[in-house]
Amino acid sequence: MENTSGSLTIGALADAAEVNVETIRFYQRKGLMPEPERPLGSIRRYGEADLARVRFIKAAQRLGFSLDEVSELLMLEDGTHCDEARGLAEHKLHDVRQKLSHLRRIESALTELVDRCVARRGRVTCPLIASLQKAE
Amino acid sequence: MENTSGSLTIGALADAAEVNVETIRFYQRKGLMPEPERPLGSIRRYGEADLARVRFIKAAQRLGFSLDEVSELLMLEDGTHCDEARGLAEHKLHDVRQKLSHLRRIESALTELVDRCVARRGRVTCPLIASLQKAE
DNA sequence: CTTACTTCCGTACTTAGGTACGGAGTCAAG
DNA sequence: CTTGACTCCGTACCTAAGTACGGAAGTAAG
Repeated sequence: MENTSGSLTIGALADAAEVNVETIRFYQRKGLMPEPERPLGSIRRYGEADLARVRFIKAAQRLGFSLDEVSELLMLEDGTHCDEARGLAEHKLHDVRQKLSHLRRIESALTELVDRCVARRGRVTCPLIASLQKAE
Repeated sequence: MENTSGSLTIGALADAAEVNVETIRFYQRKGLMPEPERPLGSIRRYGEADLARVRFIKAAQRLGFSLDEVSELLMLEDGTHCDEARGLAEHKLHDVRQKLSHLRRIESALTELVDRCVARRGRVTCPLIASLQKAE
């Protein structure tokens, strides 16, 4: 069924997945990817399943998951543990929303400071610098 | 005028600024803080100016500035270079807005996936996992 | 004056996600 | 059958912002 033992060298796999060869090897060391058997005195070959796995990892990273979290997602790869997967996603969503609110606070503080710098007319000290200097 | 040579030991300074002693030393190595002279055979003493400087650094960090950027801000400490300071803030604001839009895209993707997992009725495969598996 | 806490100083370690290096072995083309 | 590219493997390096460690020296309290 699964054509795991394909015809790709590690370089071809890396090219196909648009990652560095070293990245593949790094994922193997991390346990995110299996290392295919090495035929005696020869080099390893990779298949479609390996390519799919690298793409899975990269897709999960684009959603903000760390490699440790990707490991957990990979354990649910068969699709039959939707509740767990959803739990991970909800947790990540929570993280993302916290980061968003943190960044929004920074955005509004910076916006206000920039505005005050623009509006500064003849004032001696820069409002931005002054704001960093004032205690607490 | 400036009471630089105060009475604080590094530990007292760190406590007052609510940072670790090692953090002070780290800032000194980075050139963000001066190292006060060490009276022969004695320990260094710190003053209000040093405390103000640590607080400046921490305030700038809260606005999202990296330590390298804080160095630049510190060079404008006298408040007479408002345009440069504003430039740094505008640049940072741009960074922050990029991060925000990136996170908002992630938020909406995750929200949709979680919703699809919730709405999944009897479907065998988890929509989240399926989404990570589907090519590109 | 001793004891216990700090300071000093250099160096190494931490996290996350890789990237780079170097020597030895393998593979494919000419 | 040689040459050049690629693989293998372990290890070191990278960024950022610190944190930890350990021995020697200073300091404060009793």
